[in-house]
Amino acid sequence: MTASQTAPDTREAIMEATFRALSEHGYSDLRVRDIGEEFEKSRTLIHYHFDGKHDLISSFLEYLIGQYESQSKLGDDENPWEALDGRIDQCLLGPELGERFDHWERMKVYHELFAQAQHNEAHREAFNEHYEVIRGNIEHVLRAGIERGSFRAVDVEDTSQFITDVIHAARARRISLDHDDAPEQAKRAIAAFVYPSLAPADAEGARTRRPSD
Amino acid sequence: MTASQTAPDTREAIMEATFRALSEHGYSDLRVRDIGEEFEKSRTLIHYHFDGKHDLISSFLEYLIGQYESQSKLGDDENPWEALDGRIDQCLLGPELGERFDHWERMKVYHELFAQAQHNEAHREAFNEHYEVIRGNIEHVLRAGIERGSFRAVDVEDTSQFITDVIHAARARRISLDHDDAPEQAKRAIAAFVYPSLAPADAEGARTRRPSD
DNA sequence: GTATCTTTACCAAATGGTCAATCTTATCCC
DNA sequence: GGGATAAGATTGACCATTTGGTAAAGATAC
Repeated sequence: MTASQTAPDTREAIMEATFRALSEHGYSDLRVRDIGEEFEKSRTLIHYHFDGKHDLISSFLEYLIGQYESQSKLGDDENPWEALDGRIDQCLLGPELGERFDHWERMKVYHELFAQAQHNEAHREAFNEHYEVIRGNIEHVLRAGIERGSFRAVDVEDTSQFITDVIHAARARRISLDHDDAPEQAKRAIAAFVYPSLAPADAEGARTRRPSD
Repeated sequence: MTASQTAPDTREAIMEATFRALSEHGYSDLRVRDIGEEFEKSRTLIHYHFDGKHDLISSFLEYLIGQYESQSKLGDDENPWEALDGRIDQCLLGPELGERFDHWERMKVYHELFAQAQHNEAHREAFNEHYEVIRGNIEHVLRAGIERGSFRAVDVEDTSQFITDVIHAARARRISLDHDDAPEQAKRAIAAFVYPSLAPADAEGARTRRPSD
């Protein structure tokens, strides 16, 4: 980060311009000029606020991940099945429909930078941390559900990892292959393949058990 | 394709040089010059055999996918459980260890171009076709197993799709996040979450049922 | 000799980045 | 309060280098 205590709005505006440019041109064809065009002020101002393209992209990654994580705070005092569904929906469909129309635009950019991470140690680390947060969120929901007796005592690590993987695959498929129904398919698949192992056999758990769909 | 009936070795050499360059520099930093450096002959020869960078990359994608698909022919007269395991292993670990040491190098390049597909209609189509082949292979194995009575009569489309997704997620995780154990985890997860729904309850199927691991 | 293949020298455009000049804003002294 | 002043923010002109691509001259095989 090239910090600049004053004018944080400008930095933020540059971040948003970067998002738009990245969204439109893709990472490999991203020129600083493209960002400049999405930015109301002068292009060279970018160079004043960031130490070159590399620093800009790194900062943007932090910004993108930070945004994603700050939006993914959910209350967890609900019915465990609903909590789990909620988390999965949020990952697959975005936050409460309506608020953010650009959820998939963000996802596209995220996904592209994610693939790019194989060539950048620092980015890889950032994504690893973030990935662990997402998986941890799901693990948390599972753990809470098990404590309540709504879920069977499965291996929360394996299960959360698996769900996270499926979510990521569906997103990748939707984005790279244009499979618009991939998220819905993934939801159904998780319900079909994962939920059974979560559902307890006893009546106690069945009481808070969600209807199959 | 910019066809050239003669000198197909040169074209192939360029494809391999492209692979190496892509592997080393990544798509976004790939210069025609980098390919030239991996290529024994002159750099400009590339421009003689291909109509510019774009055509070169497109041809390379065909080449890469073609290679992948030609290597993935397996006999299917084995035990269905072994056939399924074999297919999954092949996707996750590569063909019989030893032969191709660069399996993951190829995968990395594949994965990167895959992410890139969101920006290129033609590439997206190529990947869609290829994706369908991979999924179709698994569907085929499932269908054969069901006919033999080794598998329960599950929805082969949903199940194959799901397995394919999990495989892709594990590869992505291994490549982008450096999770070396992702493929093994995915194998275990498929065994834990998918195999149960495949295993028939009756003794007939159990006879050819694989031991859990 | 001629058609395919290969190389060398070269180029125009694109691109990340700099620099000095200008505009804004906060600070200080009276 | 008001003007001098310094510090930060912003701009437009400019540049060195990189990069994809070309044209014409050599090879090489048939």
